[in-house]
Amino acid sequence: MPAESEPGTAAQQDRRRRILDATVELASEGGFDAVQMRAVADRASVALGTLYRYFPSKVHLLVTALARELERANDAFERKPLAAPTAQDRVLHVLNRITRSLRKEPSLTEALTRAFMFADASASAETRAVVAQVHRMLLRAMRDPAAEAPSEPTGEQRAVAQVIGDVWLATLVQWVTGRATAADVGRSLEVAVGLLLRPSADR
Amino acid sequence: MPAESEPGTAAQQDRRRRILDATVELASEGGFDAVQMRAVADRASVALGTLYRYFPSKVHLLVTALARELERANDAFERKPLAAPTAQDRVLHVLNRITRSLRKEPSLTEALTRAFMFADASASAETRAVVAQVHRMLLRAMRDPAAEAPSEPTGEQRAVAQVIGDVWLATLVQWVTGRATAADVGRSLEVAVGLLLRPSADR
DNA sequence: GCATCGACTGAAACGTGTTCCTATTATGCA
DNA sequence: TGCATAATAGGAACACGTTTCAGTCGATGC
Repeated sequence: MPAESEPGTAAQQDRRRRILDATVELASEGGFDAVQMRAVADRASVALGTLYRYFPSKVHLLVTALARELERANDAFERKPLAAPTAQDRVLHVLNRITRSLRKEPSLTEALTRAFMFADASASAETRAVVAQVHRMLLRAMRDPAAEAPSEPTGEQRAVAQVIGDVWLATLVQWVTGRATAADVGRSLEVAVGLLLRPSADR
Repeated sequence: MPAESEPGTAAQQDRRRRILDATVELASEGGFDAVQMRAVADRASVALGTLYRYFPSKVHLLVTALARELERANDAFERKPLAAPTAQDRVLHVLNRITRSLRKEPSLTEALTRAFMFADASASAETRAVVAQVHRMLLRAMRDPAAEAPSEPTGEQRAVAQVIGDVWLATLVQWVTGRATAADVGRSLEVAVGLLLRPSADR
């Protein structure tokens, strides 16, 4: 019995993958404005109506693509151990890695970030998936990798992860909107992490 | 000699005010989607082309309206002293007041917040004005009102104000997008302020 | 008073997100 | 295999943000 969680036939899964791939390609090339629904449909070899059957709006489409990208990044992260001794160092390491890859793809970052920020309540399922991936990433970095059993995060850890995630998104918006440079993003995150994760207690 | 900083003739200033008033009215009634450029022009008794002469896009228009609302709120705040003994209490007091008024106008909040978050680099002057108002509000609350000379904020104070502002915007987005309730917004802010402004030192 | 110049009006037109409709194709079932 | 149903293709149509333009109005200088 196949334990696949993916719904639909193989052809449908392939259409969905093609659509998301086309979305990321167009976003990488020209940012939010270049992700035009007709262009996505064309590049994915799918009719416009079919695109709307799979994703009910441009925002749903882009936020879903963001969730998929974060999921991939998380899976890649989890294959490597985090060696740094303190939670602060580990969190900063992870954040710096992500920031570096965002800097390499500014148009893609702009497209995905603006879609996430513009999403309304109808896309809350998709935005929640994105937030869940961010928390997964941060909580893993905060957890002590030396501990044997991966314990449940404490309430304070969750709160700190939430705040760091908020700061991350806010600074990302500042970068995308031209109010801060990529270097500023890194600095802001370091400041926030420094304020929130004092190295004294490895909380 | 008039030291007016407002540019343009009286008629132009009046048109500009009518446009922003119409924007806030429509936003209060139906949120972001109800702020349609033709509707704004009609209600402000102005031609569509004139509206675009004053504000080059819907986002510019809404973010400018947000800056004006925040400016008004700040002016009102500054007429009352902040009596609470600690910076933490004063900041939470101010944030709670704002949150309460946002809760009373959910459609307006949705419209202004989404516009701010969706703004691209071409509106960075307008978004910067909004950020400046938020920082002004937070730094005033963090400052010790008992001190005689209103001293310049320290670097750490600025950093903390920045982080709190980031968290505020991020939680606002969560509320607007239906991922959190208004009560959650208050709680998140309390947690963040608690983490960032320990009552021990009145920093 | 009159000419000039910039701002405003009213309306048409365009681009892109979104919806809708019909013909065609794929899929599962008797 | 043949049929019923759903999914897809192709494309027209609509809504709203945005642009453009010809004509009108009002202030300013002569």
